[in-house]
Amino acid sequence: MNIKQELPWDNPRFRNWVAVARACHVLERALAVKLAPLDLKPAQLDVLMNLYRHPGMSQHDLARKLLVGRSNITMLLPQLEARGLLRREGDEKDKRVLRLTLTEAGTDLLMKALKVHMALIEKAMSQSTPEQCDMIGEQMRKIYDVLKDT
Amino acid sequence: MNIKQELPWDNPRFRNWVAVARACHVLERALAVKLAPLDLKPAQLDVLMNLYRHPGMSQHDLARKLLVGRSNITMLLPQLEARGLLRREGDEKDKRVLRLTLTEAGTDLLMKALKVHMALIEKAMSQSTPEQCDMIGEQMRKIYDVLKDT
DNA sequence: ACATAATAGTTCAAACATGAACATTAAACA
DNA sequence: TGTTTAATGTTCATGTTTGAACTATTATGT
Repeated sequence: MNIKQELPWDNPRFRNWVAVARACHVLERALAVKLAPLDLKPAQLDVLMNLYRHPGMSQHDLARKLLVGRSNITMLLPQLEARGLLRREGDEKDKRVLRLTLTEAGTDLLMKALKVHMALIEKAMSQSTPEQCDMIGEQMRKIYDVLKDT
Repeated sequence: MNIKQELPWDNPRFRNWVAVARACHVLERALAVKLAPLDLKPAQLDVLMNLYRHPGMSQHDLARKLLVGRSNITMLLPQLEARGLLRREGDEKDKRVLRLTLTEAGTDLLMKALKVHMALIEKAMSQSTPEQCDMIGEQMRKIYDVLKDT
């Protein structure tokens, strides 16, 4: 019996997932390089994007959205707040939570960063047909749902 | 004119790529948890996997495969070497390079870790048909090729 | 041969992420 | 009400990642 027949690399699901992970990794690296002129890291862009879409969200909610720990957010925000990109204001009703909102400067920077991000994604995804692209997104959302509570 | 019409979130390519990134992130996190009992980090598993497939590769080649800096490899290997999982031997012809090979213990641990990794990937990818799965892999390899030199 | 370039790996300091322990506040419930 | 439990955010110690400067070795060009 040939042990190699049972190796993951012979399994299409494994090989194809490795390709997904590598594509993600390489796009993330490219994004970091392209964002450098804006003095912004990918993780910081994620923060700005989420605050734009969900103004007034708490740090706890932001941490869950970004799939990171709360302490990570605590370490991340002061830099952005000091640059005047966002505000942290105590909630009136619940004095534990801090409500987060983008400033105008934060929104402006986000728009510039999104142009960069969008250009990269276009470069990556424009090789697929719209149908392929949608199918990929659909499958990936399924994967997220299945694994999110793991 | 409505500025919102030009926002990335209205662009299918953007939304679908975000789904890819989130799926990657959540699987990576789940993998870290599942590998903990083996006292192995995802980055370390990547090392073992590459050495298994490319015995005798140099640290430089390994760094390029993993998309990380050379210094990262320098920091990563001593722990694994101390655990007896791999060997580093100087090349005869080129005294600058160190050739890396898995030990038997390293191969054994890799096989255990691959079971864990494979189970996660099965859980994720078994929701797609084989055709969808292959198409995803194909598109992702295209993305890697387009972005790898960015 | 000799000087210059490039390459492999290391070192080090700084940036970053992580999780446990903690303070403060709110909710549950007796 | 008063006590206990849970939630939010911070702090801190630990481990990881990164890039620049460095050493040693090989390649290139004159």
